[in-house]
Amino acid sequence: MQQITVLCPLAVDAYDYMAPDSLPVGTFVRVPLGRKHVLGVVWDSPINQQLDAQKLKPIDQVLPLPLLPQQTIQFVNWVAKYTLSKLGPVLKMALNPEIEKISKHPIVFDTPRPDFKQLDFSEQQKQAIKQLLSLRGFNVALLDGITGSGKTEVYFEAIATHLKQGEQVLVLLPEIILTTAWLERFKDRFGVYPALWHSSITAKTRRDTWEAVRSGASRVIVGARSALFLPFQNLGLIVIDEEHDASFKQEDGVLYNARDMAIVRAKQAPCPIILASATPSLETYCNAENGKYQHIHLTERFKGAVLPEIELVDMRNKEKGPVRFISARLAQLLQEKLNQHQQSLLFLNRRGYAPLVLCRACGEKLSCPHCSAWLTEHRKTHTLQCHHCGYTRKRPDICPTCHEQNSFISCGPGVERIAEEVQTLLPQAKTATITSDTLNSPKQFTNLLDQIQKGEIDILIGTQILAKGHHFPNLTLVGVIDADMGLAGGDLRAGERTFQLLQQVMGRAGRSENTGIAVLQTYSPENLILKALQNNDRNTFLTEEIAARKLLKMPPFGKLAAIIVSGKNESLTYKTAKNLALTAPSMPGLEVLGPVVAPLAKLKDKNRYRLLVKATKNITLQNILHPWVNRVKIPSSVNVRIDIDPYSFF
DNA sequence: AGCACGCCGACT
DNA sequence: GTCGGCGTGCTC
Repeated sequence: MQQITVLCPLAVDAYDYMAPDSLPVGTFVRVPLGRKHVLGVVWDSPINQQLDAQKLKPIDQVLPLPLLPQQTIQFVNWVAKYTLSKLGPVLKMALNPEIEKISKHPIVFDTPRPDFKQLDFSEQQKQAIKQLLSLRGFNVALLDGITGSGKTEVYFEAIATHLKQGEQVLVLLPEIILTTAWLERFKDRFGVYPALWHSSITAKTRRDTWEAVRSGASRVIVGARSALFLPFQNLGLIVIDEEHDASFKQEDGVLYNARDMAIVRAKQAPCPIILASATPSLETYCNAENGKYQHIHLTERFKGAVLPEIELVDMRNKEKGPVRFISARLAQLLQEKLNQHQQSLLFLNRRGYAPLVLCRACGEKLSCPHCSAWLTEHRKTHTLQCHHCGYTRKRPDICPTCHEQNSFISCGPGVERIAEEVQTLLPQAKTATITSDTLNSPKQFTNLLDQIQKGEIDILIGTQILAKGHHFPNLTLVGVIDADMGLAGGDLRAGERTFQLLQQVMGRAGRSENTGIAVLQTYSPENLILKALQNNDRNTFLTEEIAARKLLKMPPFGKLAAIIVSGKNESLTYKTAKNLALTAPSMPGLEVLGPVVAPLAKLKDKNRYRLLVKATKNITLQNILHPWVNRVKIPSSVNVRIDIDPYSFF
C-alpha cells in the first residue's frame, strides 16, 4: 500500500489516501469523502501529513482517463497560492465539465486554416504584425490600437503563425464581446469558427471541448475568463482582447484576475501573450512604457474612418421649462441625425426608470430591506428593484411612513426614463432600450444587432452592454447622458474606468465614412478626465493618473489587498474587523487602513467592513496575510475574504 | 459540493 | 411539548 495525495474539486485542500500502487500525479481517481464517493486527482507532494497513516482511507478506483496535464496542475497550485484560495475550488475551475462522462472521441470543430484568406493591411498594420511575429518564448506585448484600427485582424496574423507551428492558441474576450460579429470575422479569416468556451455552452459541448483541448485536437479556443483553466497541452499563444476590461476580474468564488493569471500561464508554457486594447489599463501601460512589455502602436483608423468630434455640454446652464435629462443641444443633434437617416446612441449606465423613489410629503426614500441601497424604479415591470440582491416589490400607492397617498416621486434618470423623454422630444423616432435585463439570450442580441444593421432603429438607448465591441456603420451620434456618473465613487480606479468606458462608447460613433459626433453632458466641464477625452488626449490623462498613483504608492507602484469582513451580527462583524486591524503585523512598507464600513454597508442582510492592506512592491503580500489572518480568531458566523489586487471597492 | 448536526420559531 | 427551518462544520 502506498500513501498518495488526492485533490477533489470541492471546497477543500488536498487529502491523503492509501492506494495499492504508486500513481502518477494527474491520475483521475474516485475516493471516499465523508459518506460520499467523489472524483479526485492525484496531486503532488502532500500538504500536511500530520494525520495518522492508519486513519487514511483507501481510494475506490483508478479511473480509465488520461492524466490531467502537468501544466494545469502547476497552474492550479500557483493560482491557489496567489489568491490565498483553497486548492479544491481552483481545481474545480479546471475540471468544469463532468470529467467522467467525457468521450474518448469528442466532436472537434474543424481546424482553422491559417492561409484561408489573405487580408489587406496598411503599412502600420504590417509593421505591428512583424513585431508580433518576432515574439519568442515568454514575452508580453501590448497591442495598443485606437478603436477601428484593425487590432483584431492584426492579432489574427499572430494566431495564424502559431497555428502553422502546430501549437494551440487561447483568445480571452470579455463575455460580452463573444458575439457573432467577432466570430464572423474569425471565420472570414480562418474559414471556420473557433472552439468556444463560456458560461452558456451545453454540457456535451463543454465535455467535448475540454477533451479536445486536452488531447491537442482543438487548436484555437476563444472564451471568457474561465477558458484560462482549460488543459492545454501545447499552448503557443495567448491573446487577451480588451485587456483593461474589469470583467476579467472574477468577483465571486476564487477572486482572480484572468488577465494577470494569463500572464502567469504564458510564462509557464512558455509562450508569448498579446494584450490588446484601445484604452490599456494603467498597469499594462506602465509595463509597456518601462520596457517590461513590448509596446506596439496602431494609431490610424482603418479605411479612413475618422474620430468623432467631441462636445462637452455644460448642464449647469439650466434651461427654462420642464426638467429634462437631454439638453437642447443633444436634442437638436438627435433631430438632425434623424432627418439624415443616421443612427444615434444615448448612453446611460443605469438600468430602470429612476434610481430613487421618494415621498414628497415626508422625504422617505424607499430602500432595500436587505441592503443599504435605494430601490430602483422599473416602469416596464411596474416594480421597484434592488440591483444588489434582486429584491423586488411593487411601487406602493401609500407611503409606508407617513401614509400619504400618491406622494412618491421618481428622482433621477435611468435608461427607461431617457427613452420616455426621447418619445416626447422626437415622437417619430423608432427607439430601442437595451440593457442586460432586456436581453435574455445571445440570439435576442443577434436579432437586435440585425435590426440595427437594417436601419429599423433610429435611436438606441442603453447601458454599457452597448459600449463595447459592436460596430454600427450608420451610427454617427453618441450622447452620454451623465458623463460624471462614474467619477462619483472616487475609488482608486474611478478615473481610469470612466476614461476607458466613455472612450469606448464614443468610439461607437464614427466607425464609418460619415464623421461622428459625441456629446458629453456634464456638471463638471472643467474635469481633467473629460477635458482629456474631449481633446482625444490620452497622454495627459495617463500622465496625471500615473503621477497620482505614484504619489500615493498605489498600484502599479505599490501592492494592494482588501480584507472583507461580513456577517449578520453587526457588532461581532465590526469586532472581528477591528481585531484584524489590531493584530496587523507592523513592518516597514506595510500599511493597514481601516476597518471602514464598506461602500455598500449592508448587502443581502450581511454587514460589511473593509480593511485595505497597502504594501511596497518588494513585499509578498500573501506571505504576510496568510499567517496574520490565520492567527486571528474568526467567529463562525463571520466571514473573512481576502481580495488580492482588488478591482471593485464595493 | 453534499450531508449531518444544532439551535430558535410555528403549530397540533 | 415537537417538527423542521437553515446556518455551520467536516470530509483524508
